[in-house]
Amino acid sequence: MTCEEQMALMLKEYGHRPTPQRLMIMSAVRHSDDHITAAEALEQVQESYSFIDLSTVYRTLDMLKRMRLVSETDMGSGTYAYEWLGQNRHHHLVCNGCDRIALLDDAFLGSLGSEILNSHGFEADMNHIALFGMCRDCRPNAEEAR
Amino acid sequence: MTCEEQMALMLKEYGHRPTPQRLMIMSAVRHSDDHITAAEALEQVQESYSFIDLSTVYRTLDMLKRMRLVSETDMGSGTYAYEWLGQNRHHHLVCNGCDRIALLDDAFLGSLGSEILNSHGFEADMNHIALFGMCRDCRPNAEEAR
DNA sequence: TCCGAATATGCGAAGATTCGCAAGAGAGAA
DNA sequence: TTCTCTCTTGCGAATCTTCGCATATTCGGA
Repeated sequence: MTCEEQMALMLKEYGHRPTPQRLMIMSAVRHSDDHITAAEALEQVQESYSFIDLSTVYRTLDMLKRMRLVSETDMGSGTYAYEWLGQNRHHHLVCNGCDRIALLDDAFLGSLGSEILNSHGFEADMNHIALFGMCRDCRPNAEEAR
Repeated sequence: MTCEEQMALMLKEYGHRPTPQRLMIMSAVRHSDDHITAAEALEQVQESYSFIDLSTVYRTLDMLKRMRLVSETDMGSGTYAYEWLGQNRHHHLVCNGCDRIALLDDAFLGSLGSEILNSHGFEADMNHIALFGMCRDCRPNAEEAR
């Protein structure tokens, strides 16, 4: 089964239609090495289909986010970055000083999800959490509360 | 010491100037019962000083966020809500189904911060985390992957 | 294959937030 | 007090994201 067929199947399973636009957008995100913005995804899809609209990209990314296939990360300064969630579930440590992003293994959040479910009846989506703070390099000269 | 003097002092401690605009904005957030948006804060300040600009509100809120005096919560649909962080440090459980927000006691995240510091040298800001997911009421009829 | 209902898309416009810059206000030194 | 330097503000414009709607597409059933 090709990559594309696989993605079409995933969409159908969730009751979504596998339109060409969606498949192209999914492909762009999936084959991007790291985070990709909506504008970058648009640009990439436009190479093969120039009539695609930015709002379609946003809508598709939002759908994929709900399907837990991609993660959305607030990059600060009002832009979002999207990333394909493969098998390697992980979380992000976003440095307020240098904006660099480190990965945090899922193990750290391990039991938190079930604890919250038990106590609050709330099923937290622990798939892709972003924690903000200061990294090792920025901490010494911490003027974060500038 | 009045509430206002106290706030002026906090600003000075961080090397910020206690301008009238800032004090009014801080007061609006602090005395708001729950979350408040930038536009609402603007409106409130305008009652006593109508020349205030929205961008000043945003800039002040951003500063307060960095000072850890207010929290910023993504309310979905591209708007943010701000809340004064008193002594009661807590976190948020945001339901993807009904958008309601429940509070999560700080104890749940307890040791996570120090674990991350030890292993990654990253000082995570555990002051105000938002976890997304499905609440008890929405989970049964979960069409979240709509 | 054709039809009808539901879903998606493109487009234009609106909403929210951020940015750049020139003018204004605050803080400390003389 | 006055001078200067720096920090803030207001304004306008730009950017990113979302929304509404008419048109186009998809899918299942006849």
